[in-house]
Amino acid sequence: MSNAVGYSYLSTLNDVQRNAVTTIHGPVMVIAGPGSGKTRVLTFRIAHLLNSGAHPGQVLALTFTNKAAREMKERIEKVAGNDANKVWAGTFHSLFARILRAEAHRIGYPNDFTIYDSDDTKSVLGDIIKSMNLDKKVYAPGQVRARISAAKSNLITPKAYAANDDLMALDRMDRRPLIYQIYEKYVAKCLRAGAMDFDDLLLQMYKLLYQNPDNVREKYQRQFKYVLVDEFQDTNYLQYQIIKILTKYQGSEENICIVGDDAQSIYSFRGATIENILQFEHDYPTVQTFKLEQNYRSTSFIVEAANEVITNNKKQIQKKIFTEKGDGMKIKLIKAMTDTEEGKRVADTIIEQKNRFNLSNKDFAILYRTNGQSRIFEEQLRRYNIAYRIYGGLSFYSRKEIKDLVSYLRLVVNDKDDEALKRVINYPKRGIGNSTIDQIAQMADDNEVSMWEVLSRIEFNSRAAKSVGEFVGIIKAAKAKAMLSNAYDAAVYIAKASGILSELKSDTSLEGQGRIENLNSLLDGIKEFVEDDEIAEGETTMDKSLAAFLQTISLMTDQDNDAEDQDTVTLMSIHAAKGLEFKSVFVVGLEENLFPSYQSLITQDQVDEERRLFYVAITRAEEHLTLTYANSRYQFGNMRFNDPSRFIEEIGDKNYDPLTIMSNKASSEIKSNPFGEPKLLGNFKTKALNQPLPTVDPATFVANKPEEIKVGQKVLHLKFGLGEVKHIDQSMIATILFEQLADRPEKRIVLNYTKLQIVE
DNA sequence: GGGGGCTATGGGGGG
DNA sequence: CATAGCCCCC
Repeated sequence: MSNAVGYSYLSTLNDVQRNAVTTIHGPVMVIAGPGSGKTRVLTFRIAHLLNSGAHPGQVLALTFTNKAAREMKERIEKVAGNDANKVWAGTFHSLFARILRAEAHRIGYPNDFTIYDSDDTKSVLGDIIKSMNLDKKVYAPGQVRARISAAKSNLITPKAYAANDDLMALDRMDRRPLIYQIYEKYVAKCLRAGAMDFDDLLLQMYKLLYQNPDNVREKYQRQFKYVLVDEFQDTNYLQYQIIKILTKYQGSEENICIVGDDAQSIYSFRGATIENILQFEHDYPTVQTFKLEQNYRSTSFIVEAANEVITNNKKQIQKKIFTEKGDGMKIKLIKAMTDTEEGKRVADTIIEQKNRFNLSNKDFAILYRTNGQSRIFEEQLRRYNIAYRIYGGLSFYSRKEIKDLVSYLRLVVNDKDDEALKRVINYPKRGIGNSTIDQIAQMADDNEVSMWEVLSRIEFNSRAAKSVGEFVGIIKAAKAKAMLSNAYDAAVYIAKASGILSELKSDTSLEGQGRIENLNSLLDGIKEFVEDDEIAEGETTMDKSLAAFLQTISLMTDQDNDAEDQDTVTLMSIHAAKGLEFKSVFVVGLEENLFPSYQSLITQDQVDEERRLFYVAITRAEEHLTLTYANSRYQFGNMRFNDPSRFIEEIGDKNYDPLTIMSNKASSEIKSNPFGEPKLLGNFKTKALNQPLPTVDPATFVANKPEEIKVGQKVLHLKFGLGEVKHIDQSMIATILFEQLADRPEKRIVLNYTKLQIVE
């Protein structure tokens, strides 16, 4: 083994960093504060492994986000050159998906399995819940999904779930005692559809290694001699078990390096557990630990603020982050009356800072708690002609027109994919309605086959028979085409043959044109994929099939495309911003019920996690940090008043720009709610305070017949209160002015559907 | 049985 | 504000 000191890149590291990089034998744990050079340590470590004789294909580097993976790959390339793209660096989900695409047949799945996204999952669960005649309100698919996801993340099978007293008691308390049955049916249905959800990418990987068909476990244990895990604090139990199988076995060198920071643990909602860090020291007793405490990113007031905030969390690994970058600027606080004003003031401040500090757009980030907050900032930035880019939110691949074509592609690749089939069987409209679809689904269920099998085998007598035949023909032709050509040619064929293209072209509206553009950029993306000539490690042929393409896109979320080097302001959720840094950062929407989120206010643990999220947010800033909040904002369609976030106080006055405190923080002590009513505590059903719900007593309410309603009458509506009928058109649609509705008093009411009581 | 239009409902973060 | 569900009409 070569002597590390000879490598020039090592001289750019501090002592602790260097030790973390050069300790390449045995388990290593790096506790890395924000801005402490964590990514440098990881990438230099990989470079160092390669320089010390490791083959790039032996290195497995696991991250959580595509962004982090991409950045890591780029940086490895800088240090290690071309070998970089042979390193197995990527997200847990994408790397495991890649392995499963080679191995899934060993555990009963097709190698061309479909990846179900959360919409698919919810739709499957919805069907199951319906078929069991359960109430969709009680068994909300989203919540059922969360329970199942948690079970999978903790390696609890449906059987084990049913046998687990705690889980069952909890479900009984929630009046959802049958979740275990839904879970069981869901697993069976996915298997039958040849589909894996996001949790399955981990779970089936675990199964593959655990059940060890054809000694596949040894194969990967041997291959991945060096394992690195980024953001280890965000791993869940299942992920940790997989890591353990890969690195802890008879004769293992246990060359595993985990990097993490307990203070930045922000993913417990998807099962991440801080226990893993504690357990790690127990499972790998020879572990060598390195603490990176020097922050190279931010100036002093920012670092101090972060330190102060985090002391409010009792449970944490002791460390003191420090910086030598000087005091820098104090933190600004902006109080706005409304969410619109908040957007405007942020845009103003960006312009001001650009001029004063000679910054460009790309130096700025606006970070928010929920993606829904982005709209207002977009509008304001557009007004000032400031280029921006939004990450996350409704991603490209979740647009309707994209999902439609992708569903066709999915069905062509895997005809057992019932979710895809249901989406496209009657799109574009070809006369196959719900009852026919229900019938097919029922038959498929009864015979435990896929819907496609029902379609392609059974003659239909119904009116829809001809249309069904047509549909089957389209898909069969497309399947044949896909066998013979690459993904791009196949996709173009399907876009035409399915009728999607002509359907979209017939819509000449502005949105319609946008949809065609989107569809074209999907096709461009496929073309790019086909023409990309980079070959991944472990693959002997270039896989340009539709199946390969579908797999890559199903794991993408943010617009992962190009535009990296453009000069744009970044708008993203705080979760998405983890690991990134900007000269000037705005953390916006600092209000109780928003940040911390109203859903987090129930337990201390959840508030603590929100606080860690805040910690992550403010430590993204290098030189300028601005916190903003609004007295009132539109939330869920209503004006809401929230108090300033508790986090604002926790930073400590000495870190604030005193001018901004005087004008903002002090005045915020005046209660923001002009009505003096109790503040909204996390119940989104509560109506806005300046617009109290009209009270109509249902007990005394007597509805009149629709034909009795006449123009000019005063009428009562159960929800909207008192109104005056302004107009009734031929189709019995009445325009009624409801005096108690402040924002949009005029409503168009279909008389036949609505109960109205004539008052005078 | 299928299509269109209205209303009611629910609403976090990400792979 | 988007989607699901419902109702009427064809």
